[in-house]
Amino acid sequence: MLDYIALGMVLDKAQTGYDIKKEIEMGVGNFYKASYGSLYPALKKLTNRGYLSMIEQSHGNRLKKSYTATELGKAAFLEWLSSPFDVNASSESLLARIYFFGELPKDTRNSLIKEYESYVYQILRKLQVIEKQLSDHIENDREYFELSTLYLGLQNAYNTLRWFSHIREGKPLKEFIQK
Amino acid sequence: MLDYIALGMVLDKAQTGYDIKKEIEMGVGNFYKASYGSLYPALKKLTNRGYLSMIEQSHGNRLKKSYTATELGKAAFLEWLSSPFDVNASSESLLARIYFFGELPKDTRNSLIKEYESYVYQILRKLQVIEKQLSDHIENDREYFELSTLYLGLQNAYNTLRWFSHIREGKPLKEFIQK
DNA sequence: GATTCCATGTAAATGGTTACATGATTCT
DNA sequence: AGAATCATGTAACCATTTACATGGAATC
Repeated sequence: MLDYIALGMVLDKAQTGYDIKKEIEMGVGNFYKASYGSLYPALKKLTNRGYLSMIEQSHGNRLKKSYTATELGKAAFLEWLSSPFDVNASSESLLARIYFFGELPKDTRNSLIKEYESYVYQILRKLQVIEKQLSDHIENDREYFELSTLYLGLQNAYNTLRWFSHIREGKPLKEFIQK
Repeated sequence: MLDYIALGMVLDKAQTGYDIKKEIEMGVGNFYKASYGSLYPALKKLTNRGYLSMIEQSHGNRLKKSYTATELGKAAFLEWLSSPFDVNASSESLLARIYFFGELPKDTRNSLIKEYESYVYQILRKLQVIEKQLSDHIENDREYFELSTLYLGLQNAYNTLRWFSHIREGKPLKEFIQK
């Protein structure tokens, strides 16, 4: 996933590995972390394979490597971004894709969001089934806390569904928050 | 983390690897997945190190290995469960611990939950700072979708805080859900 | 002058997944 | 009879973290 996130962050501007790390923290850092130990080798690999172009500069006495996506890199990125929903994908990779959805035409991204929605809806129904099986006989603390994480999952599923329809309709983001 | 989850699931009852996998799916499957490729070697390792005891049985013609936590295993589990909050811990490991919080005395778990709360509160404030920096100049789709994931993170943080105080006070779980 | 930030990287270890391999039992 | 479920495990692979290693530039 790091490969695509890095690509997405140098689509239109050249950045150093250090810059990219910063932007990852600010942007997707909420749900995805990258260390230098994974980032620098990834940038090297992507450059070797022709997905990134690299320019080495000497700012003062210091060496700096700036990366930009090549046409090949952009194409690979957009293919990843618009590829159909994969059941085995992590929720982090879904969120990472949505982070970059501004790069996709409205109809493409909206039909992808609808795929995501129906998937989260399936998850929600599975959680509801488990909840029905277990919620009626909470007899001790152990059972209470075991079930508690299920309820957080249920609430997160409801929120995610609300969020999907919110962003699909392009509603103002501030209106999404419900305290 | 798998080690501790497996231990927690055989604290009071003997289970096979297959059973444990099932219980992981039903219980913490919401936020944590384990494959046999990680589970079976983990059970073997925990047995070799004395954290689990194993009984091999022949049910009909089929071999079955049932695992239970030893006293050593229980002690290690409880130490993990009650260990002070670690900033570098993933949210999954926090949730996994809470799943088993019924095993802890009320005051221990409540002070741990309060630690978790203040940590999530810090995350919330960080997200709010980023939001303030970025929310006023959404000029195109790219910026809209980039920010959208931040708002989901904000909403999740609010929910998690509400959830913490909910379970700390032992309120009925059904009352937690806000659609 | 010290601290923080900018900047790059490697090596070893960790913690898994995926695919493969096997076969009995139970349900329909 | 066939499908689904129960049941165990290995080997190769993968992505990533952690710790290490270095040093210049800017700020206080």
